[in-house]
Amino acid sequence: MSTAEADRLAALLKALAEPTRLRLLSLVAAHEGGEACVCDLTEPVGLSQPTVSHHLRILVDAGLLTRDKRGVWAYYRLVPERLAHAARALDPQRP
Amino acid sequence: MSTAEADRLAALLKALAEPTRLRLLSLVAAHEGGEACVCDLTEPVGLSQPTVSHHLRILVDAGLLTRDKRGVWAYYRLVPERLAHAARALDPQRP
DNA sequence: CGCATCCATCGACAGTCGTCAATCTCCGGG
DNA sequence: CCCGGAGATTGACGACTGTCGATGGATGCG
Repeated sequence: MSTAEADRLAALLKALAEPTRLRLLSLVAAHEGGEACVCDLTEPVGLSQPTVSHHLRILVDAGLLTRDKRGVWAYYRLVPERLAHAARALDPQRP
Repeated sequence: MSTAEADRLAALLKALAEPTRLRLLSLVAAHEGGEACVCDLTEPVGLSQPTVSHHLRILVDAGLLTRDKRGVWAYYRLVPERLAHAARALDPQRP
């Protein structure tokens, strides 16, 4: 594996290597309609709104979530292909 | 996903979310006989011996490498099932 | 036994990260 | 047009992390 490959994969995994962010991904995916806004997420994870926004931003920047602002609310949605990409990068044996 | 699950998976991913450690895993796996000692790894990654030992320890603690001390040398070997486990945890859809 | 070699550990230091309170921005309703 | 609420941004602070030089064990060789 080249250093460039390692850098890119590590950046993606770093976004995933945090318990709160894993829970946020799980919560968004499980939420009604497959999307959730910040106000749906602060209470389940038990953290302040700025902290949740911070984690969501990191997940969006990593391509793991999309952000769709409709009116006052921002709806987040999972990008399953991005997760599958990370999984394949870790274990290329599996199709 | 429960907080306990998130904690455990995050701990595993944290060991993987570092470019040097990804390269070390790749180097060990690609090395002759599927195993490598520290002196085989310091030069390719361009870091000091203590730093390489530090990263290897983290990978062993995460269950991604095994350490086998034979005489003066310590031989490290990949644990493919552990990588596969991480990949499946990220994308449970795959078999 | 004495010494060189391989590796782990320690101490220190700079940089990054997770968190919160405070503030700012933007939108919809009266 | 103003106000209230959703969410993003900022600043600050403690905790953790990657790195190195120096040191400490253990093992094999002469």
